[in-house]
Order: sequence, then structure tokens, then C-alpha cells
Amino acid sequence: MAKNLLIVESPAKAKTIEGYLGKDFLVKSSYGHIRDLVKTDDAIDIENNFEQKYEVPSDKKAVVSELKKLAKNAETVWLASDEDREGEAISWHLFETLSLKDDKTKRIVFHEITKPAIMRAIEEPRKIDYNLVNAQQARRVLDRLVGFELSPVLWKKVKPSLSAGRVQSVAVRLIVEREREINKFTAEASFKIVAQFTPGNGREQFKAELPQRFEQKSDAETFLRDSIQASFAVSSLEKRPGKRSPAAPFTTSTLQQEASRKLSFSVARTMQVAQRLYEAGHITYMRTDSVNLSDTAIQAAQQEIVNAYGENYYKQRRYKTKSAGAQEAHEAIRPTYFSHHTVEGDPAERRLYELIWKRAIASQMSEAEFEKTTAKISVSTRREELVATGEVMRFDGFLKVYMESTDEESDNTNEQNGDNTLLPPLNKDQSLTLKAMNATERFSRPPARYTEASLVKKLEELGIGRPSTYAPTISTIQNRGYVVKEDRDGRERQFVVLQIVDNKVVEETKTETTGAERAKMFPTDIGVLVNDFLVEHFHDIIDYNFTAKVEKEFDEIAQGGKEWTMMLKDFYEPFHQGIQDTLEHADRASHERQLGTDPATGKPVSVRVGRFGPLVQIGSADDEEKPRFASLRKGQMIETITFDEAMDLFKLPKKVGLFEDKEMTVAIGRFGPYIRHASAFYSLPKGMDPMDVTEQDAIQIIQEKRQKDREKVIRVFEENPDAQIENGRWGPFIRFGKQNVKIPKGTDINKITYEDVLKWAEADPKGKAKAAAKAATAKKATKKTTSTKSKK
DNA sequence: CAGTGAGCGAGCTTCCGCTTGACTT
Repeated sequence: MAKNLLIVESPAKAKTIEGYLGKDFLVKSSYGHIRDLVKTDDAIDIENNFEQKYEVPSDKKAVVSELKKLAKNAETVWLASDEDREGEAISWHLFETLSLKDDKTKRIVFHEITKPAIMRAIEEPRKIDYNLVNAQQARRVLDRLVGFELSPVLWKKVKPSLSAGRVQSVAVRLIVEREREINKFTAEASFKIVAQFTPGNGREQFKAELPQRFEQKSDAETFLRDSIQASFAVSSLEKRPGKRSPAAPFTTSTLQQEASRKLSFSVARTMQVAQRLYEAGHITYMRTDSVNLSDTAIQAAQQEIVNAYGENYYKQRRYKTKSAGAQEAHEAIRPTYFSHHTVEGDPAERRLYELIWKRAIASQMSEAEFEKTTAKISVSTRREELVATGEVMRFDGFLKVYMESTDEESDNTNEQNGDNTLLPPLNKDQSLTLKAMNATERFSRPPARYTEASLVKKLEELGIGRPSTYAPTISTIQNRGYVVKEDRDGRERQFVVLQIVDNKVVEETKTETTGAERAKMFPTDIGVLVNDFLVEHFHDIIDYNFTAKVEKEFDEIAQGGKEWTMMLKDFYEPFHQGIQDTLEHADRASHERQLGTDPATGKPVSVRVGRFGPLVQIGSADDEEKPRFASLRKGQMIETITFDEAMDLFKLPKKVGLFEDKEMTVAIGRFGPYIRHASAFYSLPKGMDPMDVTEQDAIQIIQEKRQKDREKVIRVFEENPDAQIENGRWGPFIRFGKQNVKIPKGTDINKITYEDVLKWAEADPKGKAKAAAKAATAKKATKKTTSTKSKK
């Protein structure tokens, strides 16, 4: 039995450290927190100084009992959880739960997993810092009180099973308010002048722009007309050096942003892939808010840069964190070995690793140097001057390996005043020949919708949430139905282009698509409804500064300057009063809105949130005739739907004809427009308007789909036509009635017997359960029973 | 992947932050 038991939070970390410490140390992991508040309402005794009731959750029982046994036999137990509020609390929970003895327990901390750092930590043990533990308790209790008192108010006043919390409710609020800004926004048009010049003698052309824009078309037209007769000359020429510096190495949040922009990963995907890289020992810990690199890492990076690119590409840099509330228990995210430019693994792992490698290496490289040339061009008939710029890279520096992208870059801008544009050699007062000039109508743009990653960025700026919770928070607000991440089509917009052709100004109207979105966060009606309710009744809690305010108080507790139960008391009393007042006085929220009167029947038309989501209703409940209902579609919201759009919803489903003696119906479902025929569904091809589908179209779509399905089938079993081998998205699998059966690796498809199918289907209890659930929901749907159980 | 949308009411839901598996048509 080892003399020393050292406990860290992560098993991968434990493995590394064990290698550094040798035989006298057994290094184990707690797998994060080992205790949590009980799930019931009596977890916190408010009357009794917020005393907490903790339990070891079932999935942690095994870990705890093992640690307990090992701790009993160890001479000394070293608590080496992270050096932050949560880490200190983990040590305390371990101390309590494992019944450790004060004189046999030592608390140590380190910020980097290197041998010297750990040896140094062991030389400097300390005691558990109870101020820090109290700060964590205050945080934990406050979050529980907020979440478990606010959520039930929503169940009562809005809809069951909803949730609210210090973090998620602010995340939803950001998205709701951004959507409103976009709705409110009106685009303003202006005309931008762009010209092409040549210095003459067939030398190359270059582009120049007018810095100011014209709001009126007539003014732009006048400028073009004036330019026809004008002479042009270089009025000034300026050369200026410029520099660009590399970005800091990745934190969780910046990694999520870059992986989103450059690799199109969701934040959850980024974290999954990073976790695999971490477990394989390729990168340092991926949940961090620190931009700091260890001294050993800086040296390793130096060596790699000097070897690969030369001395002049190296520049040592130390970065400071900008984000509020950073706790910096770890290093920045970096490769463990800078000499590994890539790693083995699936394509996602390789791409993410290379991104991390480049960013970390670049962070220790020298600036890129540019020379920027600006030429002003006079127009003899006007006071304004055109401007041409060119940029030449003199030294690439860190750009040799890494270029950070920006959010704007992914927008569909058709203006390309890019960086590495060259100007031909020019002299002051040189006259220029105009080759072309146009004025293009451009529109101002509304604020950008959030992506998952830009929402994380915003939350981090506000100090809300932690690296370990960004991805789960983004998932929660989607799972609750408050927001959706989706693509939406843009709409067509016309714009005017004026051009000089044969010494005349010619006008042309063009069309472009605007407002198309890919994988952006949109609020749902229920999200808007809940947000407005919370803003009205609990303004303080979902204020953007609430977290910052309480964090300041947690810090004071951690410093020993404030008593944690006093802080909670000051918060809880008014908060709880607000809960009671709201329960008693607030109206039920439904967001009902009157749209007008149906011209055909004279009945009122309204929209509201119903039991199954947002709906339009014609007629009222207390009318003799039953009201008619229709669900809103993707992209439509109670707040913004117009009367005409609402009435259009009643035009579908629509019968379009007969095929094989059965009716074909066109409707719009959750996944877009489809044709229903017999009991099967057929999606409409993208871009086809469901209102325009003819009988012929529908028959063709059905036949094409059937043909495609036939092509997917590789083999059918004679014994049972419900069993067949199909080509799926990830290779062949067996469709066995309602159950999908996996084919074991290395199996020859042609040699599978029906007995194999039965055997494999039987051996997969989860697949069977799923199939049963599928069958049950299908039956329920046909029986028209209504269950309040949510799907999944 | 439709349509559905009352009212009654038992018993349920819910927070944030620290971890990793098990999961994947």
C-alpha cells in the first residue's frame, strides 16, 4: 500500500502525475464534485442559516467508496483539486465525505501539470481555505434558490417543466433582445462609388473608392456624370508601415469560437473532440479561462519555432486575461508536445488539434509587418477625392502558421477591399485614366444574430457561466424549447447600380438575397413569453449585471471580508418576497394577440401560445361553432406574424389529386413541406412552393422517392420481408421491422443469415426498447389520445 | 413530419458547476 494518496479532479491528469511521482504516491481522481445538494426542496434550511443537505449521487458512490478505502490505509492524503472556488469545495467535500483526519491531510495546488510544478506544490502544502469553501457554498445555494423557486413560478404561470436560472435565463434574454433589435431595424440605402484606374501605357488597373457615400441616387448620378468629363491625378501618396500581432492561445471560449468559424463545429462538438484529444494526451485541459502558458511550454514553443522557421520568427509573449471573473486554475489550451504538428485520429480530431497547435505556436511568434500605401486621387470637376489603398506584406511573422478569423468574415459581403492588394508604382501628380466607374446601392445591416459560439463569447464577456458550463447551457436553452438553432432562407432584394458606359450614365436594377442565416440562434415564442415574464417580474435576477454583482460578493466572502449567510439573507428576503407576490398577483402569460377579422366569416382572428405551441385561431371558444386552428411555421412568430400570413396557414393541408386510388395531400410539417400518400410521407424538393404542387408533380415525387429507397436496399431476407440490409448514412445496417440492428464489424454482408439477424436483434436490448417506444408512439398517435408527457 | 387546442387534477418537472462515460441510422 502506498504511503501517500493524492487526489485530483480528472483521471487523465491523475495518470500523468502518477508518472512524475513514483512508487510512494498513489494518484486517484474524484471525477469532479463527489457530493451535491439533495434534489428535494428541503436541501437548504433557510430558517437555519441556509444549512445544506448533501448526498453522494448514485454515479459517484463507487468512486467515493474506493477513495475511502484507499484514504484509510494511506499515511497522508493530498487533496490536489484545482485552485479555484469549486476546487477548494471539492477538497472540502472529500475531507468530509472520506472522514479524513486533519493531521493526515494536506491541501496542495498547481497551475500546470509539469514535474517541477508538482514537486514545488508538495513542498508547500496548506490547509483547506474555508473562506473559499464558503464562497462556493454561497454560489451553490444561491443558484439552487434562484432555480428552484423561479422554475415553479413558470410551471404555474406559463407551462409545466419549464426552467429558469441565473445563467440560462440571461442567455435566452440575449437572444430574444437581439431578435427584437433585428425586427426593429430598418435598412438604409446609400450609394458607394468604386472606380478602376490605370496609370497608362497598358499598365495594370487598380481600384479606388470614394470614402463617403451618397444617400440620394441623384447625387451619385451627378458624381458619375461629373466624372465623365473630369481629369484624374494622384494628389497625395503616403506609405506607412503597419504591424499585426498574434492572438493569445486558446481558452475554452475562444476555441469554441474559432472551431465554429473555421471548422463549423457546434460548441458541444468542439468539447467532445477536445476531450478525446485531452484523454489521448495530445493537449492540455480544455476547460480553462486562462491564456497563460507554463515556462516549460514557452521554452518548447521557442525551440519548435526556431527549428522550423528560424530565430527571427520567435518572440516571447505573455498574455493577460481580459474576461471578468476568470479563475485561472489551469493553463491555456495548448499541445502537450509542440514538436507534434499533427496527430493520429479521425479528421475532426486532427483538424481541431492542428487549430490548437497553430494558435499556440503563433502566440509565441513575431509580428507580421506590412507596408500600407494610400493614394488620394483628385477629380477635376469635384471637391471629393477618391482613395486607393494597397498593402504589401514585408514580413509574414506569425501569419506563416495562423490567421485568426472574425465573425464578419463569414458574412456575405461582396465588398472586397482585402488586405493583400497591390497598387502599381505611382508618383505624386501623375495623371490617371479612368477605365470604369460605378455607384452601387448598399444597405446598412442589422445587428448579427448569435451563433452558439458568439453567444458563448457574449456570456463570457458578461462573466456569466464557466468554461465547463458553456456547452451544456447552450444545450439546455435549446432542449427547453426557448431557442432554436436553424437555417433560414433570406428574401430577395433589389438594388440599383449606376455605371458609366460610353460616356453616359446607365442605370440597372439587380437582385440579391439578404437575411439568409445558417446555424443561427432564434428565439421561439415560448422563449419570448418566458423571457418577458421574467423581465417583468424578476428584473433584478435576469439583469445582465446580476452575476457580476453577486460574484463581487462571493469574492468578498472568499477574502474573508463578508459572512456568507448574511450575503444570502440579504439576497433571499426580497427575492422570495417577489416570488410570493408574483404567484399571488401575476396573470397567466399567453401572449395572445388579435390580428383582425376573417372576411369570409366575420369571426375574430388571433394568435397565442397553446398547449402544443403557437397557433392561429379563427373564432372564439364561447362561439357556438367550433374555432378553427392552425400551427405557426418555422420562422413565424406571434410577435411578428401578419394577418395575411396567418390566413395563409389555413390553405394547407391541400388535396392535390389521386394516385393508386389514394388521395395525395400537401402539408407542412416540422421538417418542411411534404406530400402524404397512404401512410407514407414524401418531402417536397427544396424551393418548391407547396401551394403550387400539381397532381403530376406529386406523383413524380412519390415515384422518385420509392426508386431511391429501392436503391438503398442491398439484400432482403426470404424468411421475413420486414428484414433487409440497407445502405445507411454510416454504412450498411439491418432494418428489422421497427428496430435498426447494427452489423458487427468485419462481417461479410453476403454471408449474413436470417438467424444472425435474429441473434443480433435479440442481443441489443436498447435497440429493442427504442423500437417498442417507436411502435407505442405510432399507436398512440393513431388512437388520438392526448398525453401531456413530452417527447423523448 | 397529420390533427390536436376543454377542464379536472395526482404527481412530476427545475438550478449551476465539477468530472467522464455510454451513446450514436
